[in-house]
This record gives sequence, structure tokens and C-alpha cells, in this order.
Amino acid sequence: MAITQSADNRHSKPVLVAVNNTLDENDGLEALRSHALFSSLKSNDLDSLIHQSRRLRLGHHQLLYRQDMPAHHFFFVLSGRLRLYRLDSSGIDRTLDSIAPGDCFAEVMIYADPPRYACYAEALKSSEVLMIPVKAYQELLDQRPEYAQAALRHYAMRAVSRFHDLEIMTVQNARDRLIRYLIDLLPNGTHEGGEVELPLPKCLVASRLAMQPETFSRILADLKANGLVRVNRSKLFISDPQRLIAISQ
Amino acid sequence: MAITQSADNRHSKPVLVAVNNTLDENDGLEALRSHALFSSLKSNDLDSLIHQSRRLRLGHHQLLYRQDMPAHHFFFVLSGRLRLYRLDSSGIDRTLDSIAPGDCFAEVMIYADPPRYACYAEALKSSEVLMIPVKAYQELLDQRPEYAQAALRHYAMRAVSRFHDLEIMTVQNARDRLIRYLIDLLPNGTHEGGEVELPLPKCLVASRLAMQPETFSRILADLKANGLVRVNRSKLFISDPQRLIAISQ
DNA sequence: TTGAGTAGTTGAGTTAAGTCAACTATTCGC
DNA sequence: GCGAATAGTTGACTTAACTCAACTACTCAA
Repeated sequence: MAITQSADNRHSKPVLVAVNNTLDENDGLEALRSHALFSSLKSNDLDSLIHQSRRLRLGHHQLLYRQDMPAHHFFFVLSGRLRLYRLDSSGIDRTLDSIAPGDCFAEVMIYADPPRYACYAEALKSSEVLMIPVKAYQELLDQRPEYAQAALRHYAMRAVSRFHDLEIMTVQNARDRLIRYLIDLLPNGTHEGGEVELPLPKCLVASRLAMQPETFSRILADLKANGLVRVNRSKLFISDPQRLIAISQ
Repeated sequence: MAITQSADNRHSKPVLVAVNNTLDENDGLEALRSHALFSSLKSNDLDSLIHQSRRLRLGHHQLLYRQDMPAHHFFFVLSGRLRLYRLDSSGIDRTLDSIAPGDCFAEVMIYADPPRYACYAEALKSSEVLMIPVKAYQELLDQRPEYAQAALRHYAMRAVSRFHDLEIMTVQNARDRLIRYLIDLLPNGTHEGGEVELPLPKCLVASRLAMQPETFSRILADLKANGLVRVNRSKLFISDPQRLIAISQ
């Protein structure tokens, strides 16, 4: 069955209206089975949850949900990439996070009353997500309270991760914020160099780090000129993270 | 029995060494019973948890725990006030949160492996905290998995709250960050004015908002000169929050 | 109560980062 | 593969915020 959704883009558009395709294909669900939230679930419990979920395709810049909208679903990213952002009273768009395939998100407001999304979520490119009904998950937790431990662990990690994000933002100058952001993207910590891919377009990384796109561009050009990073589109190669850290002081 | 603790202050000192006073006094525990984490606990389960906990007095500037220290306890504030901070590689002290009586904290790393504290915690003035052993709480959750739901709700709220803190920090100028910080301190939202008390000394609020103390002082002086706030030590009176929001654009 | 130490304020000069504008490069839909 | 729209870069100029310094006001403990 077709995915029914209002197809508008950007801030102006209505969002998810109704979706009724059943999830008959099984591809992409291995990642779901190995996610920390679901790996402890008994096979039939997970199957039941998946059965009640829907697969949803999103186009470039398509909005998945709005801030303060009642939250009936949470999401698992099968492919593509999404971003979370908030709009303040003056309508300024503040990017707060990006979500990659294999990530589970939007759980944050589930236990608020009434449950509402804490931000906007939109696709950065064409993406596919699994919509998991909050009600189905809560019923599962009611039946098997031992599953809550995995959820607890997941939330605790998320809180620590946001705490760390906040730490970076208390760094007072733009260059050092950017350097710390890049270091955190390195998979193997600070001892090994490596290639990192910016999880957002540069202008949105700039917004996430509370600086102007021009400032971001200039800082990156300067790091490049000093041989600290090599830049190839959204891919950055950092050969010596220790040197980067050293200059950020 | 006496509280045994190395009594040094500030960054140099060792911390909690051993504590062995039993919690025989009962005052201050009503707040604990009404905390979201514990209010759903059966009376005897909570009593057992309290029985395994210890009351701890902290002096002004005394350190409770260090970042990366194994986390054997989490804490409930009975009186006083604490702050959470991190030290980066250059030793700069970054204040990230303050904790008031009735708050429960340090839970964040409990489910990491190995469980470790994600930051430093120190008393801002003489304070009293309840040290709850992580092990005792985990055993309780193992026995009664239904209790995990309350913990889940608590963590979810914390994650949203950190998310919101992050949003403020993506605001690019110091004045608007300070205004949004003040607005968030108002108990009744933005429609009513009121008096707020800064939860940290001004120099630490400045650090929390990624600005210099001088900048903080100048912005506050300017808001005062424009009749937007009245300042009395750490107490601020905001008569018209809407006007404050209006100028922050 | 006093005096040392910390916290907060104010001024003057400097610098980092924002703004505006012009331009180039890239992406995506047709 | 073309062209419009978006994203990214660079330069010139302006402004917000930092730095350093001098000072005042608290706080706490002897």
C-alpha cells in the first residue's frame, strides 16, 4: 500500500497525515535487531513490535514531525540521514543533532504528559525510517517490565551525550568549539587520526556550533592552511589529533 | 558515627574516602519520598534503600566526586546547593549544571560500563546529601522491574532538559543567551513576571553561558538600566518577560 | 571586628567574530 | 545535461565580546 503523506517541504508544510503500508519487506531490519534498545527483546516480542510498525520514505528536506506535535511514534533510521532542530520565537532554525542509519530517536518526549516531540525532525536527504508506535512499545514494557532496563541504559547514555554536547558549547571561541567537535567525530578517540565525514552540511554544522557559515569556512580554511586537516567536500582527514588539541588552548 | 572524608577543597584534593554514619535521623526525607524516582516505591522498598544509604555533610567548595571516578553511589540533595562541572585538557573549569535541594543527580553514568561519573560535583555552600548505593538500587530494580518505569521517565526528562540547554547555547550572542537563561529560571513561564534567584554565583553563570564575567556584568547592568530587570545580589526581579523576549531578537 | 581572599564592576584598548556583498561550486529536479 | 536554487568561499568593514587593569563589595574565618 502507498505511503500517504503530505508531500510539502520546509517549514511551511503539514507533515505525517496517515501511513498504512505494512512492513512486509524485511531488509534493513538486522540493524534494528542489533540496536541496544531491541537486542534484549525475545524474538516474538520484537516481531510483534515490527509488525505494528510502518516503513516510511522521506524525500530531501521532508519534515517527519514538528516540535510540540503529539508523539504517537518513535523512529529507527533504516537509511539516509535526518536532523533535529528547534525554532525559537523569532523563527530562527537551530540545528541540535543529526541522526544516522542505525540510530533510534524521538524517544525523548514519550514519557512526558502529554507526550510531545521536543523538536522538529527532517530528512537531510532521501531517507527511510521505521515508525514504531509508542503505544505498542509501552504495552510491551507493561507486559515485560524487564525490558525497561535496556531503555533505561539507552536514555542514560543519551543524557550523558547531551551533557557532553553542552560542554563543547561552553567553550568560548569558535575555533576551539570546531576543533572539539571534529575530535569527537573521530571514531578511535584522539590517539589515532582518521577521516571523518561531517554529519551535516557545513552551514548546519556552523549553526550547531553557534557560529556563522562564513566563520566556519574561514576557520576550516585556516586549519587547512596549517596542515591540520585535509578537506574533501564533507570529508575531513585529520592526521594528528593531538596537534589539533594542542592548538585549541 | 562520624563522617570520614578527606576534608580538602578545590581541585587538588582527594575526595570521598569512606563514610559510615548510619542514617538514623529522618528529617529531610519527606522530599525524597515525593521525588519522581521514589514516590512509586512501596514503603518497605524505599525504607530498605534509605537504610542502605548514608547522609553526608559537605563544606563550602568541598568536592563530592571526580570526573571518571567509578560511580558507586548516586545522590539526593537534602540541603545546600552543588554544581556539576568538567575540566578539559587545559584544566579549564566548565560549569554545566547546578543542583538544588530535592534534586537527584549523578545517575547519568550508572548504566555505563564501567559506571563512572561524567563530571565533577562540588558543594557551592555547606550542603547535605544522601548517598544511595547504585548496587542497592539496581538490586531493587532487578527484584521489581516495574520500578524501572519511573527511572525511565526521570531519564527521559533529563535528556529533554539537556537538549533544551543545548538549544540556548546555539544562540550566537551573549545577551540573548543570558535573556533565555533568565526566562527559563522563571517558575511560571513567560506570561508572568517574578523574582528568580541565580542558582550559581554570577561568575559561574557566566561560565555556564560561555561568556566572561565582565560581559555578564555589563549585560546585566544594561538590562537594569533599561528597566528590564531589578537586581538585588543574586536575586533578579523580572517584571515583564515578554518585553525581555522581544528585545532578544 | 577585622582583614584576607574572592566575587563583582567599570573603563580603555584589542581582537574575534558578525555582517554585507560578490562571487564560485555543487546539487537536484526537469 | 541544463539551469535554477542552494551551499560554500572570500574580502572589506563593523561590532560584540575578550583582555588587562584598577577598583569596590562581599564573605568567611581567625
